[in-house]
Amino acid sequence: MNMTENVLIRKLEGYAQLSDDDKRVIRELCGENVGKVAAHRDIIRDGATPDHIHLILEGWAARYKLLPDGARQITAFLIPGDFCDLHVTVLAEMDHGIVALAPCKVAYLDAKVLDEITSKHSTLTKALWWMTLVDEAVLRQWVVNGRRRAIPALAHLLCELHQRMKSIGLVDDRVFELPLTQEELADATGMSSVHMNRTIQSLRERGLIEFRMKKLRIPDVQALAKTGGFDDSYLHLRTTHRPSEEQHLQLEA
Amino acid sequence: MNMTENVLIRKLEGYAQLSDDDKRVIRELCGENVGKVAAHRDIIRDGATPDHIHLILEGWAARYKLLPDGARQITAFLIPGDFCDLHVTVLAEMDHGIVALAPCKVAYLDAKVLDEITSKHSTLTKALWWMTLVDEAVLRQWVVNGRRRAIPALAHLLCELHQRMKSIGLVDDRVFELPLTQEELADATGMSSVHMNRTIQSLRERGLIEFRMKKLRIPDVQALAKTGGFDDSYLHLRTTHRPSEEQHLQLEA
DNA sequence: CGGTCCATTGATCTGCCTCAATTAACGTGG
DNA sequence: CCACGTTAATTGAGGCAGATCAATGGACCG
Repeated sequence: MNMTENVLIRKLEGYAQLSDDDKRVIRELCGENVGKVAAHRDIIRDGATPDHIHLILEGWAARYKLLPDGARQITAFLIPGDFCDLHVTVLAEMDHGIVALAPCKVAYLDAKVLDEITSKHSTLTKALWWMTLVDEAVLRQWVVNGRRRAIPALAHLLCELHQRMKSIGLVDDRVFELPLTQEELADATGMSSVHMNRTIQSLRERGLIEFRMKKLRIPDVQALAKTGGFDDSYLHLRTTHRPSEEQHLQLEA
Repeated sequence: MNMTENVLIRKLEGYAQLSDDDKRVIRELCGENVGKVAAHRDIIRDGATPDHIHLILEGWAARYKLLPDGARQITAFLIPGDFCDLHVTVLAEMDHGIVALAPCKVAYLDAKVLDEITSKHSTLTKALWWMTLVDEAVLRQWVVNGRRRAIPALAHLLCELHQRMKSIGLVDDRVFELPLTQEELADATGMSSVHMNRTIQSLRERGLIEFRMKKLRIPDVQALAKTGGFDDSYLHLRTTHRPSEEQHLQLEA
């Protein structure tokens, strides 16, 4: 995988074969207006009506909702290549907030350009739709995951993050950046930070993960997947269903 | 609300102002190929690659996933006007199953027609996208709901179903058909059927719901919403943000 | 060197699960 | 119209995963 290439292109190529023209459109789009957001700052507030589309280029962010009692539920982790609000032209208000968990580089895209894409670039349009549908599939999996016991639930979440980071080329020899606190992981899985701590320790003791210095190492992905009952088919990656092509891509990388 | 009108049109009008041409397209689409599915039968199996799009015209269905231990997690309830698999042209395989919970009338739509719509009917395209995004917003809310205590979680779910049924004109004087067993409600909220029973009883005793003969009556919607911490803005209905228009629609009904 | 954030550990408490019956509702055939 | 089988609703009792409360230890930092 060409790591100097735009991360959104890397991501979309996990699904579609993009033409040079498609790639050019994306590169232009992402380069125009880029900003930085510090960790723990809101990228978009709940109830806001953003006037442009936010795309994460670097860093980690999270969708979240606040419960009446003040607790925070994270409903998605956003990594490079993920859109915050692809839907601005359709839905008026944000029904949740988005916060940077680590320092983020964010591209601000003109919403009008989206209309142009959907009318002129059918492959790209389909690829964007694919992203939305995968986000939905991930969410469905999170609903399921919320009902599992702490250990398989965490194992599953980490497998998902590993696979998604891998699909954009950010996993190096089973290690990837995971700049999340245990409390943030707890807010995502719906458990207390105390129990998240004990759950992490449990996975550590079993030799399934190594997690320190904001880096996660998964010595045996298969083993962790088994513990979490993880099957990546819901992520609908090309590589999921075409092992031969996956090897091909790995040779290129 | 014109109750003889196609249910999908009724639903989409909760979001967009459809032209007569838009409506004609939908009516033609829904009338061509219609079938029936008995309760407890799969409409689409997990892993299937449906060759046409399924639209619920009547009845109740559910998206579900099976956990490794055999438990069933319902991730969405489908009511008339809901699509089962609008995404067939983008995602190859179903990553979950869809089962009829009550006898269903289902329209089978030609997937090719969708491409035609997206290229020729921009309002309709946007409306379909809106549906997808609302489905996603509902899913996000389910993730949140999964972390709440049983009573507010159930109250919230019932408020959601009430609002969605109302938006397609299927609520009559605070009563609507809810042909679900307590076990099915339990599979949706992730609790045991035993505890679902006790939770229902609790809401009954508080006078918040009346539930028998497959009909649910909510004497005081506000009160139930308060118990569930329910705010319908995540459903992104036109009426949510335009109370004056809502009155207008009610007068028409 | 004190302050802040995060990870860790211990002890207690509880909402919900599980197991186990019983009762009610419903459909079906005799 | 009733006997019976099946499915759904209800009730009771006991157990546990994970919440909550409360501290301590460690890392980083101005």
